[in-house]
Amino acid sequence: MQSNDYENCFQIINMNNELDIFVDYLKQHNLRCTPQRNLILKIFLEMEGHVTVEDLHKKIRPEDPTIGIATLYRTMKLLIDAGLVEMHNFNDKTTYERLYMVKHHDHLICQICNKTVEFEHPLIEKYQQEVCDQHEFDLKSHRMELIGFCNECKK
Amino acid sequence: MQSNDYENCFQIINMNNELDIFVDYLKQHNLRCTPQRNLILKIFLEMEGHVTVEDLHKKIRPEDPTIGIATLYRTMKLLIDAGLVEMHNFNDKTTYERLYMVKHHDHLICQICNKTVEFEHPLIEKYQQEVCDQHEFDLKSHRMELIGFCNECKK
DNA sequence: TTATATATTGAGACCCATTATCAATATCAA
DNA sequence: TTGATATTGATAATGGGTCTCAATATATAA
Ligand SMILES: [Mn+2]
Ligand SMILES: [Mn+2]
Ligand SMILES: [Zn+2]
Ligand SMILES: [Zn+2]
Repeated sequence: MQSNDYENCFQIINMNNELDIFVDYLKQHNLRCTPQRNLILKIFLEMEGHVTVEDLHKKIRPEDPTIGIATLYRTMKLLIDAGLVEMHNFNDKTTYERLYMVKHHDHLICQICNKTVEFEHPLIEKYQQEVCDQHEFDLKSHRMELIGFCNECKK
Repeated sequence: MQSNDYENCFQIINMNNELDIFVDYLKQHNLRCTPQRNLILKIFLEMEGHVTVEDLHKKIRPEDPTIGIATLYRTMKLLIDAGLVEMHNFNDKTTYERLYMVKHHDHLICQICNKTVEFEHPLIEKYQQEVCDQHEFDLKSHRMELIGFCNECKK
């Protein structure tokens, strides 16, 4: 075990929640830890599911009415880069979803009522990797959305 | 075989190319067959792969410099509704791709150079249907994009 | 602590793909 | 040919997202 292994070890032990990871990410990239960034992450983590910037802005205003919309966009981008958040674009609407420590899943999307159902299918994931291997692609992420009518709307 | 089966049969026989389908779609929806719409479809079909509105506009100008950009957007939407075209949104760029009489495929997308590789995997398609069946979803379409580094860019 | 370099912020201007408006024109069925 | 109505292109408007910039906050070294 070499010195940077010790460091990695130390990091892993302490990286048991999103705030730690975010702070660590900021440090590693020579970015600064600010109350705005912390607050945005805190509020975001209190929200469930697929969150729009507008949702987030509304929820944050009571705690800090001065926070600017640009800072929201900037911070969400950082959270994505830090691997904590993923961005969706269902039905032409941008939403953000917690990613870290949450089981990966894909989405069924109803094109009538916009309801989404989350699922995961290990074999699909496996074959996705196979396809990438065949094409010598280094798979980093994927997007899979199954679009149709939900059980309510298909009636 | 009942009378509407005859009709269906008749339609299928005559729907052997995109123009016929488009004309039929227009008729069925009380929309009008115009030179602009026909030209847009014709030029689009002459183009390969993933086409942007800008590409299409450039290619059309020589044949009809008066055609408006709004008509392009409007017509592409009709072609999608007619089932002839599908819209993509890779790397935040909107493109259109021929759909009818072309084998279905999904995409590998390089996030460095934007190269796309087309593939299809019958088992993935099968499991997608299974997932939908389990959730009583009526699957109409899907989007699957595998994102990463292509063989060139991963070096 | 203080000083310094530099990263961050919020306001508002800006961008740009797409859509809405509207008066003139084209289509099509009668 | 006519008349109802769908379509068109020019252009204005929309809206999510980004950029700019001067004021401020943070981190680090002394
Ligand atoms: Mn989800
Ligand atoms: Mn393709
Ligand atoms: Zn539904
Ligand atoms: Zn590449």
